Amino acid sequence: MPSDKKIEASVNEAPATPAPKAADKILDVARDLFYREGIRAIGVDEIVKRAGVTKPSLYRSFPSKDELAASYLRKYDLEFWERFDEAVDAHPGNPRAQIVAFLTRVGKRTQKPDYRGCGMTNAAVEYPKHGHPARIVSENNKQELRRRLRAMAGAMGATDSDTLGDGLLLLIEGAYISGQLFGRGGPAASVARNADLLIEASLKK
Amino acid sequence: MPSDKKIEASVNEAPATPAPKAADKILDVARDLFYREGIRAIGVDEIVKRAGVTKPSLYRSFPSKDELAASYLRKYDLEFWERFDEAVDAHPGNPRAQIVAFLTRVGKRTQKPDYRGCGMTNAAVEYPKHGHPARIVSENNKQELRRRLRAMAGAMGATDSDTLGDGLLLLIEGAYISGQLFGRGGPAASVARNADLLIEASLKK
DNA sequence: CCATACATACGTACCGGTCAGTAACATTGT
DNA sequence: ACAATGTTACTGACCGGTACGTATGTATGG
Repeated sequence: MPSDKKIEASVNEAPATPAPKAADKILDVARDLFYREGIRAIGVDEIVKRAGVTKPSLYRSFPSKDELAASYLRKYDLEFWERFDEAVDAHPGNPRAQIVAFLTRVGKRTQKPDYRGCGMTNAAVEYPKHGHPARIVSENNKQELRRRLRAMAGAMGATDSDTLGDGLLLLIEGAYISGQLFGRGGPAASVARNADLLIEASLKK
Repeated sequence: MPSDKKIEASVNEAPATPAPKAADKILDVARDLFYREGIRAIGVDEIVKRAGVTKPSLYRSFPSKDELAASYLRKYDLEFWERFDEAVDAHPGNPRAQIVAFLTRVGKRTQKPDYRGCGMTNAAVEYPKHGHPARIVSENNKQELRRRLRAMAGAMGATDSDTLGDGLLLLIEGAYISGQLFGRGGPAASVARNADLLIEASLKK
């Protein structure tokens, strides 16, 4: 039955789509370079060179560099929630332990020598204008994170769960940024401990 | 013998503006554009066009675009410490009130519609490589801020003053970033309250 | 009193390189 | 055959940066 519709070679959606090989290599290289150096700092020529492909191949799989950046962030988004849910699953029914576990890992990652912060956050800084494809992905990720943190703060029994959730978000974003600003020995190393203090101070007595 | 040639206000020993100096106009425009759009996003042509000067004028006053960016940040640095010291001077001998006052103002600023975060932080994100002129200014500013926050945490009588100082820094950086990510109604609005909670939880009992 | 000379400040026009993106065609594997 | 990829060459815009000529004020010397 030839009734199957022609599927656009879009890597952006539909995880079931059998993506061409070149597109994968491009996205892998883009992920690495965009994260380490920044999106604006990396040109498409650099990407295709390192991926061992050619420019037309890039533009067959991605409509533009901006969309490639958005695809990079969508991939980043998936991996982020994987890490987040790992911490959550490690402490079922204990949101406080979930948060502390997640932040302990974040704090450790920020101490690695080539730590470059959160790809989402960095992209939003690079593209301050609303509506940019990359920024949209970033904003959605952060809004979802805020939603979940507030919900977890509520589950902890905080006096003001929205304030605590937002406070945790501030600490997390601060850790991302401070991690890349100060490097080893920076303030980000204390994020889990500070979060625990803030939680303690926010619980109903 | 009246010369009909119009002579521009020959007396420029005026109290406020001594000269329509090209370098000043350039730095003013650069400051505005770099902060709002990002450094990498703005070309030197755009700067000189908006400043009403020409490119050679820029390069007579600044050796390179990177150095112009560094100059912008040095100016930013001065204004930052002005704001910081305003909060400090408003509450002599009371570091906790100083911090809360400063963060109250930061929280308010983050709610303004065109808020774009901290120019220092943004520049460090845009230039992750160590040694970049702009990044050096940014790193120095942040290290000094950390030093002062830790000192203030000590003056408050915190159990672990370094941890509290770093926690405050995390909240501040988180507010900068969240301010530009979420806009009005974002988590940054609660930075002062969260800082106060964290301080309360960190004091010797 | 005027002319020359110099320093300062600015503009015109241009450089080579890189940017994102594309057209037309050849090659490969199934 | 067909679809994915590679090859080559190109575009127009923009990038940071510069060589070089021009205006103007001032100080000096005749």
